[in-house]
Amino acid sequence: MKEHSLGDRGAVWARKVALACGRRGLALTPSREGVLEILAASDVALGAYAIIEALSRREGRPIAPPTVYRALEFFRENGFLHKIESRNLYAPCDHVGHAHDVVMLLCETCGRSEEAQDSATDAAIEALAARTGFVAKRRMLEVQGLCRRCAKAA
Amino acid sequence: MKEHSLGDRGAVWARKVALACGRRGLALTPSREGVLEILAASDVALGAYAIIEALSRREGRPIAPPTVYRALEFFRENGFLHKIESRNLYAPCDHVGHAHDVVMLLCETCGRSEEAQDSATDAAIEALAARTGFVAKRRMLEVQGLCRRCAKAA
DNA sequence: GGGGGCGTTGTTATGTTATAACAGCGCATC
DNA sequence: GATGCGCTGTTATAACATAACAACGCCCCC
Repeated sequence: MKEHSLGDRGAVWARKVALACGRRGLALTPSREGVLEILAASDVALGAYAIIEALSRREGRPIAPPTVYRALEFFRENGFLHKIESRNLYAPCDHVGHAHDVVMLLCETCGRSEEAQDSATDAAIEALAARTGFVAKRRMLEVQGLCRRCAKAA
Repeated sequence: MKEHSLGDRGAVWARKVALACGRRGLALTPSREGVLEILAASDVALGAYAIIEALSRREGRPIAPPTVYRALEFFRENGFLHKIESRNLYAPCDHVGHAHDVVMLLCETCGRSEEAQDSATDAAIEALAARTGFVAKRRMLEVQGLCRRCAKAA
């Protein structure tokens, strides 16, 4: 069995994003790339200001918030990045370019987030909305608990 | 058919909360009651600073943020209030005292929020978590879209 | 009645997250 | 060579939330 280091996941993501940008004619500019690589290098979701600090170190000069927020907005708009609303953190989207809603599983012990998709959940929410006459457009579903590994350890 | 004004819902909520506090021996102090009534009087979810301003007007003196945040925390701890994480707003909990997780339906046109409970959704999320070995504790599910009324109007 | 603990409040200050507004640049196009 | 467009830089500020500490009232118990 090949072992994947934690870093791999991020590196794979960064490559996918770069490819998707190329394919779609989106400008992966230097500031955007900086943010991309910082996110890719982290094994946990990051706050905007953590990214700002990391980018400032990387560039050797202070980077102002709007620069990073713009990059984050760009990635989110294009389906490359999730915002974890309940914690104000930003996490790579594992399913780059598929814009559908996901389930974020947040481990309260190790701080890692996992992304899942589940048609049964989608269907249940859809049905609920339909039943009440609500027209659902987007949704945020974040589950807090213990990831498999931390649950075992406890 | 009796017509319920929008205000009724809030008034009912406030009464339920007061009763529940009585039953459980929780102190519904003046600052808490102030926050309660401000929330009850609004037909949309409010931000913390909107509440701070309203309370300051009501009291005729400036109220500092911690006062209001403490009251909000108190209501949330006891299952009386929801925080809408994706918008930083606070909304009365329609099912006072039942601590279970709900679905928040957020209308992007009129700004109103509705609360729903759905065992099928609960089950789907539970099943998903179980399948991935994740131990779910709490969850946040917010759906953005159009409420029945605004959907009709559009 | 004195003393201690507890929950609540007031106050000051600060931390954290996010955006508005405007100027300028590079590049493509006409 | 003007115009438009997307991106960046910069300054300032808005919006959201908490830390830390002092003081008060209350209950309980000795």
